[in-house]
Amino acid sequence: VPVDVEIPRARAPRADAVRNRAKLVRAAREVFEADGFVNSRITDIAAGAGVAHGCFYSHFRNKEDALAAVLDELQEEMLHPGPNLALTEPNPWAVITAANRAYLEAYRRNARLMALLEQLATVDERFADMRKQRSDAFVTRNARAIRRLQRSGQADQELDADIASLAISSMVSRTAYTIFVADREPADLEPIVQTLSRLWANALRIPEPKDRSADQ
Amino acid sequence: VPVDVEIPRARAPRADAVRNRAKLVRAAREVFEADGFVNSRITDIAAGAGVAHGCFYSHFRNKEDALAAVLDELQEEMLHPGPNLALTEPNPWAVITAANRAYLEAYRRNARLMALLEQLATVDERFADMRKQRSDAFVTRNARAIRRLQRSGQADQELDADIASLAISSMVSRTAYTIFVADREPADLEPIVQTLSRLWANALRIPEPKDRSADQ
Amino acid sequence: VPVDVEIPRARAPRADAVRNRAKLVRAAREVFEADGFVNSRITDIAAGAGVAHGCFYSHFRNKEDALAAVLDELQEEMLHPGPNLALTEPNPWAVITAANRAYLEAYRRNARLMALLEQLATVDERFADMRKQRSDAFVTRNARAIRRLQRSGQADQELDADIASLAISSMVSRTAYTIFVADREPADLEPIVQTLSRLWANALRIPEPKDRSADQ
Amino acid sequence: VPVDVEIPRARAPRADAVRNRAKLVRAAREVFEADGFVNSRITDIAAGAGVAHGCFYSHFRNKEDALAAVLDELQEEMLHPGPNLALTEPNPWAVITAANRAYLEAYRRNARLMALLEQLATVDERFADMRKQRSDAFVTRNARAIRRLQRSGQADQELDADIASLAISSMVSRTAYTIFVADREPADLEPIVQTLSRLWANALRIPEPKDRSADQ
DNA sequence: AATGAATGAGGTTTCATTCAT
DNA sequence: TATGAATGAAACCTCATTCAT
Repeated sequence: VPVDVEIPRARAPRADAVRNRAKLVRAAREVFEADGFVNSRITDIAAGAGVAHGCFYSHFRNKEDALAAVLDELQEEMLHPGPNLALTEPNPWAVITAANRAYLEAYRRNARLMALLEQLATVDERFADMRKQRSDAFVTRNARAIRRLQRSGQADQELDADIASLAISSMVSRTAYTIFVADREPADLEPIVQTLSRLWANALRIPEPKDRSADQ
Repeated sequence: VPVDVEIPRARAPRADAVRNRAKLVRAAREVFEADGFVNSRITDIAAGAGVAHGCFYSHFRNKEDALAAVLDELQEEMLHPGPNLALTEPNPWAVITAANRAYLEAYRRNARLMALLEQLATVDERFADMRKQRSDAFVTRNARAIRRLQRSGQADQELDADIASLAISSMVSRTAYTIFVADREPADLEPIVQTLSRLWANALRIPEPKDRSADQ
Repeated sequence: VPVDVEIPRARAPRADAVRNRAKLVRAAREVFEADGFVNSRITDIAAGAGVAHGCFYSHFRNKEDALAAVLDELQEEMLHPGPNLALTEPNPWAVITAANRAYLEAYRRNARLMALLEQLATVDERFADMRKQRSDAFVTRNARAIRRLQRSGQADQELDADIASLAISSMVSRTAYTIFVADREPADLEPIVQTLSRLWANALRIPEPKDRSADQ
Repeated sequence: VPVDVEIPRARAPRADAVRNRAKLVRAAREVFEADGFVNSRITDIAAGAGVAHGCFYSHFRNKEDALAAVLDELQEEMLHPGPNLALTEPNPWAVITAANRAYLEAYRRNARLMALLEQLATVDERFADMRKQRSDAFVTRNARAIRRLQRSGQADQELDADIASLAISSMVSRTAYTIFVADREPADLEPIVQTLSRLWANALRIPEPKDRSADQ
């Protein structure tokens, strides 16, 4: 009979330890966002958390470790929300528009974090891999959708579906990056949503629906 | 008899100075590509150029200065990657294809440096500005071209030309980045050129020419 | 029952920190005296104190800071070299003699440091200011005493008290400098004390007391 | 028969060499006065003279050499003028006042240079010696005068003439230094002349002349 | 666990002096 | 001689990490 064995943890962490760890993670996020990972200093993180130098090392081995903790806390925030309309909605233009709107809104909410991830990917292999996996999943899914549309005669059959998927993902994500991170212009989202969606549909030559109201 | 009057320039730089500066720029590029900007050491640059420590400081005030010199060389090539066909070539598809091919080839040649610039832009305001200026120039030029096509009825008139220009630039540059930097896959360029160009033309609804051979 | 309430101070500095700081100040003084400020090296100070490089920077921001600490110790001694007899001793000649003796003895003890301060004052604004403040305080105090004596008819009433005070201070301090720093002659102090005091009293025309034994 | 032999100089200096040397000396003086000898840089001297680095080394072996050249040019400026009244004027008060006035006026004219010499004396043995010799000559001469007055009953016979001479010289020179260099106050000289002279005469107990107009 | 002082490797920068042109 | 680039010794300072309290 299998028995539920309580895995003996060394000891319940002290209350102040828990508090300090939380303070350090919060401070680390702020410092990373402000200075970038590369230029951040452990000194600043400890100071921001209001604890001593050495305390940092009670919780993390080094800066990378702290970063991992920051990202752990942010997993949820990073997921794109947005309903999957692809299956229920027969009008591709509407699906595309809704997806783009959801993506841009999520990006705007997490702009600083996205900037951080972008930076990390250029600096640390580990995060480059992480980004690549997310991106690959996205691109692969879209490539499948494109092939489906090509088969049903609703998309330009001369396009290489994989490359096209990558290109269109790039278009949307890089535009979002430029607007929200590089420019920091808190512009009206809707024209951007409309333009990106129209370009996307045009690019694949997806036939325009009669009823334009469905786009919304 | 006309007389050649020498305009008194500040004085021609000495031959060895020119040589050393060139050697330093070359070495700097190599070191930056290998170690990244942050982890690079001036010592290594000087050693790579085969000159003394202080010689570096005869030519540059600091590492940022040296990087600027390296990037100056890059700028030229990436801003004007190919011949300007726009004026002589009546077929937009051919222009787009040629431009994309030239851009991708230039990107491939400078992939590691482009990655570096990308990284720096996320870390240092100064380089973010530099990238933004380059990008803005590109986007503005394309937006003008799009408006011209819209007026002559050769492009989708419902598109916002500025946003569309940004989006399409993003598509090309980010795709190049993914392929050459993130993936590092030295794939066959031609399918990518063709797909990007077709997506671009489609996206703007530029009418396809009768004679397809012109695309090449 | 009264309760001893501990006032929460910023936290007592650690014992080793106090010890190291003291060692650094002592070493700094030795190095400054031996090499002068300009030619001194932080490395040597740290080595002399038997601590690591960086430890210096835990206590001082830079060399100037360390010097300030060294001079703080000096200030105390040079400003209040002896007991204040002015209030208890009715005979001005005795007061003057005692003050001069105390000053010269203090100067002799700190001759090399005084030389250093002299040097720095000619080179660095900051130390010129420091010396000026010390000197001004001294001169102002003496000017007050001179006016008091003038009012009570015990000093030459035709003298400008401020200028006279400056002149007499200059006489004493510069004589000390010449003897202990420029000449480095470790002469018998007493004749100098007597002569300076007599000149001082004469200069102000302070009436000589009947009982000469009081001068000692 | 003695023959005048022309000592064969290597070659007459070129005209531009002479000019450059002069420019360098002038620039060196300016830099020394502005930055002090210790903090001055050869770079700045060459730049100030409008010549190249290396040109400095065509004329001087190092900074000390340049300083010697600066001082050579200034020998005349350094001499104290002032008529020697001691022999012709029977009234010591008048002699003292005239000497002090001449000294202070000369000091004021050469204040920056005096500051420079002061600084150099604290830094370089060579200049300390130079200053000491000048000072010693002065002090010795005054001591002789004091002894003469003591013998003729016109000065306090209890004073040590050598020490008194040093002290009084110190009083005057240091007061001048404070006023013209440390304070930089371009005050009215006359009260200072009067006060110093009165203190001086008082200090030695030189009997006041009946006719006060002779002081001027 | 928390503290913060101590450590020390390692980079940047300055500038007097040399030297090829 | 003049030029100014090249040299390289030498010093400063930072900051991740360790460790005694």
